[in-house]
Amino acid sequence: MTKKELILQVATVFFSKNGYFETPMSDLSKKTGVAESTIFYHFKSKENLFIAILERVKDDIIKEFEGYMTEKEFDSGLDMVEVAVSFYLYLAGKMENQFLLLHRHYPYKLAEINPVCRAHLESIYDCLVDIFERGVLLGQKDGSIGNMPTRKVALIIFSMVDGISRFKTYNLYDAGALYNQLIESCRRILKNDKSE
Amino acid sequence: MTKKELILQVATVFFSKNGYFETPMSDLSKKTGVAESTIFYHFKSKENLFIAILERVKDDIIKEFEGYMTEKEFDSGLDMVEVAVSFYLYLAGKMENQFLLLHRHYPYKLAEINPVCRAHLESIYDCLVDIFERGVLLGQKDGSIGNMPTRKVALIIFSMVDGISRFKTYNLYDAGALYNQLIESCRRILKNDKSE
DNA sequence: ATACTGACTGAGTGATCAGTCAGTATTTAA
DNA sequence: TTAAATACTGACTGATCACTCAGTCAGTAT
Repeated sequence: MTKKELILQVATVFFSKNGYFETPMSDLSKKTGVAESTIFYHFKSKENLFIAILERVKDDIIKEFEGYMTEKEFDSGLDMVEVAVSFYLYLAGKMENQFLLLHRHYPYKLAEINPVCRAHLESIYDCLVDIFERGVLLGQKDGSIGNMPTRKVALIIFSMVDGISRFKTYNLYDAGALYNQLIESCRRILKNDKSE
Repeated sequence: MTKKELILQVATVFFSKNGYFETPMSDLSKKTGVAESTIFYHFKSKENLFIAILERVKDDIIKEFEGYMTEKEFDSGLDMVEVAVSFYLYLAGKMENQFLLLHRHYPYKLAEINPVCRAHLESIYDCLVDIFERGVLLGQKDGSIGNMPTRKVALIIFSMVDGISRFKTYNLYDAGALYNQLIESCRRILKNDKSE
């Protein structure tokens, strides 16, 4: 592994676990065994290092999600939404550090002054909400989901799932124990009353 | 207003708007017009100042919520949950800074090593989720809400509402535009299918 | 052999940080 | 009036921060 790659990986863990301002460059230097000045050689500044990490987080999450959802086949639109919800929770566990980074406040603060950061964040959220929305649209066509504003209901499903995954991040409640109830709640929100 | 009170109010805004590590004590000194050492005289340390702020946030939120919910009368348990959801969104707007503070990562990080901090956070979340749960329980008695695990469904409603209010915090989406769909989603989640 | 390049480093630097402290003002109480 | 307690402050400190820079070194093209 190149030193640049090593720095990226170690910094991802530190920035997510401890936070951006709480991790001095000296910590990254110590943990990687790379000189502090080498980090600046590769990334120019601390903020730039963060952007590089965020870009990789974006690429990884989108690749994982799009990859899984496109190769899978679904019984119905409702099924697709349920699969997306499950996969979101699975991914939040598998890519714990990357999701933790997105659950912190710093990226959104930086996004206010750094357009590249803002673009990365928007890409991630657009990708995720789009997948839920595509499921809703499909479900409305095949009759498994009722007639309701697609984007709005996709956002609500997303905020519900993300909120549950946040419980785990913050050590507040056990997200796994809520899984069945979460899926049941999605079904109830999306159910098509008019058919049958 | 006493200087101690002034420090508390200014620090609340700075810690929520800019973050804990991003606000040096010198900024608080400048904004309040109080000497930096005076802040340490009253609060001993920066961390202690934060705890004092969090305690006030806890008291304010619980007072507002319990006060509003106990004096109000409800048509049904379902109505009570809907009122709680609406009031939560209203309060997140009215007490923007206090809620923003709770949407940051620092309190939860501090809670891992500071038991007083952890206790305050737990008080806040217990109070909020309890109110939703009381509504669900009431609804299950009066038949307006179906038979489902009360605590779990209360947590799901809470995570959904909190997620929506977070959209506003992060400038991602317009929370107000989702209000109607949110209430509708709550009704669908809680609906009693078996009656009538 | 020479010239050049990119990767890398140790030794700094000025700025900024939270916190201290000796001393001064103000209030309170006897 | 005075003594004690409380409120407050400016000047300081040592630690830590992100970042710089002159220079080393291995590889590579000419």
